[in-house]
This record gives sequence, structure tokens and C-alpha cells, in this order.
Amino acid sequence: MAVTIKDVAKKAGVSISTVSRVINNSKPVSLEVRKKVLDAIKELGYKPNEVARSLVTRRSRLIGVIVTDIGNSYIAEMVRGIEEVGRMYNYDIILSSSYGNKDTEKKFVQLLMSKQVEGIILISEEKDNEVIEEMIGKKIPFIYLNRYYLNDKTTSVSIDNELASFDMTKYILDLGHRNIMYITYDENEEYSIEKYKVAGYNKAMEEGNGEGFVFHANGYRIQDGYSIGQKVLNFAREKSVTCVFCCHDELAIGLMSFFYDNNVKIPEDISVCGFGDLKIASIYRPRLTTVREPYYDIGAVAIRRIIKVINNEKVDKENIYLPAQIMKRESCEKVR
Amino acid sequence: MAVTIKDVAKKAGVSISTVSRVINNSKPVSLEVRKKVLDAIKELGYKPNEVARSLVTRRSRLIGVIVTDIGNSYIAEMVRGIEEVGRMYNYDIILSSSYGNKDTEKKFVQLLMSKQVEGIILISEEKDNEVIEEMIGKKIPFIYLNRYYLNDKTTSVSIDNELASFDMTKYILDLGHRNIMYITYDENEEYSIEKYKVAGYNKAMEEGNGEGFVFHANGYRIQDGYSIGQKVLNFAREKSVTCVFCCHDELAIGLMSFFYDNNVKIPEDISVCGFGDLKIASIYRPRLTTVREPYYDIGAVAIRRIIKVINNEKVDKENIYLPAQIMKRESCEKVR
DNA sequence: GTGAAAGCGCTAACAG
DNA sequence: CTGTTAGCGCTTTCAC
Repeated sequence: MAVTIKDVAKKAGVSISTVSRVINNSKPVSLEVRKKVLDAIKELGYKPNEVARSLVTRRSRLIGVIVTDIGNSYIAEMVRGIEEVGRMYNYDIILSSSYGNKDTEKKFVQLLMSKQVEGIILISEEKDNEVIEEMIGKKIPFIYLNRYYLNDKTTSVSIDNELASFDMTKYILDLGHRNIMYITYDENEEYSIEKYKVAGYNKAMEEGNGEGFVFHANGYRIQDGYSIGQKVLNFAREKSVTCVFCCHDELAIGLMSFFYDNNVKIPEDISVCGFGDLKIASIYRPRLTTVREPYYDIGAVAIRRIIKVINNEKVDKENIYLPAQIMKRESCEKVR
Repeated sequence: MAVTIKDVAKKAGVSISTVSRVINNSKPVSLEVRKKVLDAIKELGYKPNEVARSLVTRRSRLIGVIVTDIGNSYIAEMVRGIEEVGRMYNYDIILSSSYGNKDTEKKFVQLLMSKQVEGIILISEEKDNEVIEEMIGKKIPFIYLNRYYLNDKTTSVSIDNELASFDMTKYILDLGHRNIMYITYDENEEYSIEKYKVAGYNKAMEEGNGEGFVFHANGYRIQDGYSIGQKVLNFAREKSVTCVFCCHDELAIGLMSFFYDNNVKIPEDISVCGFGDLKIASIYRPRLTTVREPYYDIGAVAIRRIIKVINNEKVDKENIYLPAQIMKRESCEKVR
């Protein structure tokens, strides 16, 4: 059996409340007594039982994080941010993977609440999320992170997608490209973030007198980029497209792989740009020109806000916007 | 305030013990009473407070996982395995990232124990781990996962590295390569796994009458593979090396990137193989021929074993070995 | 089959 | 400044 506060109290010859006071610094304790207690603690190797503590204080120092799949590099990066700043404030995180199943997400919320977590961060990839409705009723701090779909019912952290897409398009235009494809997915969905990205792209194309072509993929994954490769290639040739701007790095990487496998040279034959700046973007060759979404920071800011709410510090109701950045690399070069 | 067992008891007109019995199925309860309780639970939306439960049962249904960095894809994969099978047994995981700092690791063990976790999995990248010494004293189930260094004082799960390296080398030889470099790192360290991999390589080279060259990198990272690129290239040319077998995928990817940047064609000019089968191995072009270490399974088996120990099922003391697999891809082709 | 009561380890009034 | 006491919400004897 582990050593408890009682053991310490006995050893130090004081009451358990006194011990409690010194470990929590909650009330003044005489130097002399404090020392006795500290000695006893050290000698016994006492560590307070956090579970017992939580029960009475109602503070678990636990934050629940529900992710789609920790195997996704951008999610891992967000979790890193969450974990690291959580740590700074003495919070541990409980990690649950939903694999995109909404019922699982809901179940996890219940589970996490029963474990008395003090806040929940949901990293989702769903369109409409019933979990959010559920969370609104509960008084527990909550943040919703979604790289693909917006949600106006709850606070989130993200970049300004329209602006980022605009800036990227402008950068491509400045490189001399005129015929530029934008590959999107599901941008007609009401809450799709693609809507904004397409808008940013269109706006820049208009201002820059470029000829734009919005193209549709069948999903957001590498696989989806690969599988539309031939169509993109045909279209690009037909319309003299010199640059393909993909709405996500995954698509861009898939597309580049298709190009590699089919002897299309990047950027000599065609330039490719992405969006996200996944780790792989700077590892793959040629390195991918892309918009950097600061995943780590998004996670960090999200948990920071949760902790603020927990501590009753004042926070804005609104979404938080972080700056994006154009990562200029070799997959997209000047038109000659 | 959340609804408690008391509320349910009152609503159902029974004692709290009865409620406890029905939610735990711990003792027979008459059908009639059971129904009343169940109804009350449903009506009130009651969820047992797991913290209170843990306090009395001493079972937190929590398993602590300390990782070096969740941003590493192989670690994320292990954590996936851990999380997913943990879930099957109703365990949640608490994730902590040590970023390779031993003191942090030790601190986390303390922290996790004070949160009453029922087991700890440490995913480390250190040579010698003081944490292990510390864990041996404690009676809490513990598994040590380390892709780089062995530890004979505690249970682990891994592949048979010597055999895997042997098989890979044999595969390369069978492709017609004779002059094969093996790039290693820190293989002279007492507990380095590289020692075994080099042995497997040497054995196969001997049997296959190949000419082997063991080469040293300055680390395990992509960056390290890139930075020895020129040396490898010079050496390979001098000794007519046709294939480079890297002790980790990271090194192989770094090397391939160097080759790309310097116009060395893979596999036409030289073949490259790796070890690990990180996600990127099959995304990068050319796709990397490599040894598949089943990270997901390693995590899954690790937590399964922990849960067995928790439940007093009998387990072997020995390390657990999982099968590896040669992933034959385009970075390594037949010599012509 | 059911209820009363003790207690898990700790914090937080409340006295003194 | 320090000790006593009452819970936190739940499980688990122990009676009946």
C-alpha cells in the first residue's frame, strides 16, 4: 500500500490538516512544523493521491483530447502543442481516437466527463458535429478544431483561410503563372472551409488577370490526389496550365507521386503547391511550396484558452486567428 | 452539480448500495427494483463519477504512456495501437512527452503514479534508462519500448532485429548486388540494437559472398542521412557499391533526398534500402524498400500484456518478438 | 435481496 | 498557527 497523508502526519507528529497545508501551501504553517512535515514526506517518499484530491477539489488536472487519428501528422502536431502547454500548467491529457465515428466521439465525451476532465478539445474532420450541440449544454470548457469544416456554434482556432489562399495564389501569379488550377473538395458544403479558400483563390486570380480553373478531387487524402492525377494532367495540357494549387498537402503529395510515376517533371513540366505544410512537405522531393498552417500553435492556443476559461480569466468569445505563412520551395518555380 | 448515486437512489426509492449493485452487476438485485433503478438512471442521465470509483476500487482504468515525441510517426503509430486496444478493455491513456529528457521521464512516472494509473508504457530513445531501475521497485505493470537500444532488465516487445537485417541483406544480395554498404549509428554502444543488425548484415554478406562496408552516420534522423550523403556517394563510387542499406528509414530518406538534390538517380545509379517502414517510406518517390517494423502491433501487444498483468493473467517474463517483413519497393532494384 | 455504515485519501470549513 | 470534523461519490462488508 502506498504511503498516505496519515502516515506522514503520524511520522511528523502533526495532524493531517497540517500536512495538507504544507503540501498545498494553502495556509501558513510554522517553519519548524513545516520542516518536520517536509522531512517526513521525503523520508516516506510520499506523493499525494491525485484521485482523492480530485474527488474533493473537483479538479482533475486532466484535459480530454478527442482526435480523429493520432497517426495523421497534422493531428500529432496539434496534440504536441496541446500536451506541451498543458504540461506548463500542470495538466495531463487523456487521448482518445474516434477514427471519424461520431457516435464514438459522443461516447468519448461522456467517458471523459465521467473521468472529471476539466476541459475537452475535439479535433474533428466531420462536417456537422452533433457533439457540439451536446457540448453547448455542458458547462465544461470546450474547443473545436477542424481543418476542413467550420462551426459557428463554438470557439475554434485557425488561420484566416481566405487570406492564406489569396496570398498563395498571388505568390504563384507573381512567379509568372497565368493558367492556374485549384484543386478543391466539397467546397459547396455549407460549412466547408474550401468555400473561403476558393474565394481567396478567385479573388487573387481576378486581380492578377489569371485564368483560373477550379477542379474537384474525391477527397482530402494522398490517395485522392494520386487518383485524379491523369485527369489533372490531361486538363493541364489542354488548358496550358502551368501550376496546380492543391487545397491540401496530401492532395499535392499524391499528385506529385502520380507525376513522378508518369515521368512528369516538377517544376519543369508543371508546378505544384499545397496547403498545410505537413512535415512531409519539406521532406518530399521536390520540396513542396505550401501554406503553413501552424498546427502546433493551434493546439497550444486551444489549450491555453481552455485553461484560461478554467481559471475564470476572461477570454474572447470569438474564434482565434493565427497567422499563416507561404513556404517557398522547389515544387513551384518561375515560369520561363 | 452533476447527478450522483444519491439522486438516483432517492428517485428510485432505494438505497445507494442497491444502485451501486445494479450499475456494477456486483450482486443480485430483484428484477423489479433493477428496473426502477435503471429507469431513474436513464431519466436523470446519471453517469458514475469515475474518480470516486477509482478512489475506492484503486482502479483508475488509466494507463500512462510516456513518449519521446508524439510527432515522430513511428511513435504516433505505436500510440495508436496502444490506444485502440486499451479502449477495447476500457482503458484510457494519459499521454506525456518527455522530448528525450530523462529527468522529465522520471517526473512523469511519479506524476502518472500519483494519478493512480494502472500501468505505464515508456517509449524511449535513450541508451540507458534510469527510469527502468526506478520502475523495477514499483509493483505497477511496466513495458519499455525502444527502437534503438535494448534493455535486459525489463520486458519489451520488438522484432528480431538480427534476423530482419539478415533477411533484408539476403534480399539485396538476391537482387544481384555484391557491394553493399550498411549505414549504422552507435553500434558499439553496449546495448545498441545496431549491434545485432550489423551482425545480421555481416552474416548474410558472408553467406552470400558479398563485399560489405559498414559506414557510420552521426545520428538517426533524416538530417543525418542527408548530411553524410556526399561521403556515402564518394565511397560508393570508389568501391563500386550498388546498394546502400540504411539502419533506419529516416537515414534512407535523408540520403535519397541528398541524391535527388545532387542528381543521383535511384535505383538506376544506386539502390537504397531502409529499416522501419515509416509511413513516409511508401509515400516518398521512389518508394523505399525497407524492413517493416509493425509499430502499431508493438503498441497493441505492449498494452495487451500490461492489461494481462493487471488482471493477473499469466504472462511470459521474456521479451515478445513480432514478425518483421521485407517491403519490396522501387528504391532497390536488380543490378543489371 | 436490501439497507446501514464504514472508509478510500484528501481538502476545507470551523474551532480554538 | 494547528487540530477536529465533515464530507467528495462511490464500493463493500455486515446485518437483517
